[in-house]
Amino acid sequence: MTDQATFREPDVFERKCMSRDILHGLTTRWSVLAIAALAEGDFRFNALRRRVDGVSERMLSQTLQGLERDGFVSRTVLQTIPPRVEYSLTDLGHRLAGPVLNLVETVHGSVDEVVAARARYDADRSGDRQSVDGVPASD
Amino acid sequence: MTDQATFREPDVFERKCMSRDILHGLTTRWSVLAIAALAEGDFRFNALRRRVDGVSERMLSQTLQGLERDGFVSRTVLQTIPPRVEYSLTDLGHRLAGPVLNLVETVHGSVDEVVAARARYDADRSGDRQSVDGVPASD
DNA sequence: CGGTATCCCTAAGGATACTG
DNA sequence: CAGTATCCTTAGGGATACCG
Repeated sequence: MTDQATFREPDVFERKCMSRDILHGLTTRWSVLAIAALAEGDFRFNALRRRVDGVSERMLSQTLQGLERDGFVSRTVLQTIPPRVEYSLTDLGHRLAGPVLNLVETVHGSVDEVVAARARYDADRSGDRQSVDGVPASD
Repeated sequence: MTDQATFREPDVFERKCMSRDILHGLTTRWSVLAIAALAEGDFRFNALRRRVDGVSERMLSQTLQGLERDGFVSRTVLQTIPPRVEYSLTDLGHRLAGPVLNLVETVHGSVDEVVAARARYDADRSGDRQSVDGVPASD
C-alpha cells in the first residue's frame, strides 16, 4: 500500500492530493460548525440554521450538500406536509467529528491566551520594534 | 456565569464569538497545513514554503502573520547575511497542533471512503432520484 | 533570504425573492 | 418547511515586481 514515500506523515503537503481537497471542504467557515452541531444530534434544516447562528440559507444548504457528497452527513427526506428533512452524521462523519470537536474545544479553552497574544502583537506593531536576536550564522 | 444557556457546548455557535473568529483564522486553506508542517519541527520561510507545496509567498507570509498574532507561532529573526527567519510553534501552538494533526490524519485515513461516497453521490444525481423515505409525520 | 506591495481574478459568502 | 436561483459584495488567494 505504501508505495510512494516514507509515509509517516500524510501527503497533505502535496498540492494535488485528495486529503488536502477533502480537508479544505471540511474546514470551510460553516462545515466545521455544521459538523459540531450535528455531533450533538440530528437536526432539521431550519433547526440547524438556528443552531449555527449567522449562516444563510444558501450557505447552509451548500455546506450540507458538500458534506453529504463527501459522505459525512446523511440527508433523510420525510414525505410529509410540510416537508421535513433530517440531517445526521454518518459513521464516517462521526469519526471526523471527533477531531473537529476536539479542535473546537481546544480553541475554546485557549480564547484568553489568544486574546492576550493579539493584544501583545498589536501593541508591539504600534510601538517600537525590538530586535529579537543577534546571533550570527555560519551557513 | 452561565447566564445565557445550558452551556455544555462551547459558544462557537454564536455569531459574535471569539472562538469562532479564532477557529476561522485557524481553518484557512494554509494555516492548517502550516501548523501541521511546523508540528514536525522548525522551518525557515522558504523551507516551509517548499514543505507546504503550492503556497505562494504572499499567502504563506500572511498566514504566518496571522498565526503569530494569535500566539500559535513564534518568529525568530536571525540577524545574519543573508537573513534567516525561523518559525516554530509556541506551546499554545503545539496544543492546537494536536487536534489539527488528528484531524488531518483522520481525513487521510478516510480518503477511500470519501472518494467512494463522492462517486455514489455523483452517480445518484446524474441518474434517477429514488425516494429515501415515506414515513408520514404527525407534527 | 525573507519578505512587502501591487494588481487582478476567483471563490466564498450574504440578501432577497421565489418554488415544490 | 426546505430549499433554489439570482444578484451582488467581500475575502481569499495567485503572479509578479520590488525592497531590506
